[in-house]
Amino acid sequence: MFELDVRSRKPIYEQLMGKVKELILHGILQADEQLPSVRSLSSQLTVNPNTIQKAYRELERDGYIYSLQGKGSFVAPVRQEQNENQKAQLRGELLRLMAEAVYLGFTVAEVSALYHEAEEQREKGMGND
Amino acid sequence: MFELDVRSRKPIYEQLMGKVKELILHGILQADEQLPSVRSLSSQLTVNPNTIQKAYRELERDGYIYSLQGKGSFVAPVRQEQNENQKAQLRGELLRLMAEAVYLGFTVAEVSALYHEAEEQREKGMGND
DNA sequence: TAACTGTACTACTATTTTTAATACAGTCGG
DNA sequence: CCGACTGTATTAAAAATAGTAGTACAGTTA
Repeated sequence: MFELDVRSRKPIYEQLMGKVKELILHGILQADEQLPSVRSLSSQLTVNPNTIQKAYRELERDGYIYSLQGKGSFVAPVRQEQNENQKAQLRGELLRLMAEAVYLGFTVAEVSALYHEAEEQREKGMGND
Repeated sequence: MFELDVRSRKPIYEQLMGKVKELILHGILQADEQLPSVRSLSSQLTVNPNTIQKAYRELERDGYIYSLQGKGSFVAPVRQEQNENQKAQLRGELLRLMAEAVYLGFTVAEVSALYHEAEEQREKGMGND
């Protein structure tokens, strides 16, 4: 399900977070869908269970998944009301990148195009049920 | 000129990179303007010269400044033709954040508003000559 | 030549990441 | 209730990476 590069300078748990997050953002993994267990992923990727757990713990802290003891880890549904923290943080990151975009000569149209590109990728992903 | 927080968990050289980059992006530091020398900044901030140099080296790698041995370090002008690498990389980062924005329910209008916010901050900075 | 500039190299220290070995606790099917 | 699965916590150690320091070298300019 996931493929990692053990010789990358990026930590394994960060790589895993990225992969999971990407699948969620793109709609491949859907709300309340169950993720591989800590131990199964651990043996499948031949990394220590603690490394998997660290990735899952941080994904949970960031609001992308939730874990139930004894049951498993699942994709968190988007709570329009609650995730103001996530939105505020993303707004900050976006503003920083926008300053860079303006500096490098991106137009607002180009930026909007990127938004729509992301939108389409998501719709495509959600189609495969 | 720069103020750093030595007790931050963020490395000093990254903090410095951020400060310099911000001043450049916001138009406070302009093209070909000379930056403080490695050693003067080093003594001013009471950090090792290598730390400053590391920040400068990475800023140069990223295309934000250029250094001439024996002369100094300067703000790199934006070369519309040449910096396709920078633009391509930024496009990738933006696309990734856009996926997150779409997921969290940002509209294209909100995203555009952030672009214009960055634009205004820049104009404000360039006014102070 | 003197005093400035950036650069390179090596080495030590600190921090982060990963692994390991256990142990505990909740869920579920037979 | 038992066995096999889930997640969680703790402690320790090893390994890898990152950060900093000290020193020496090299180009520029007045």
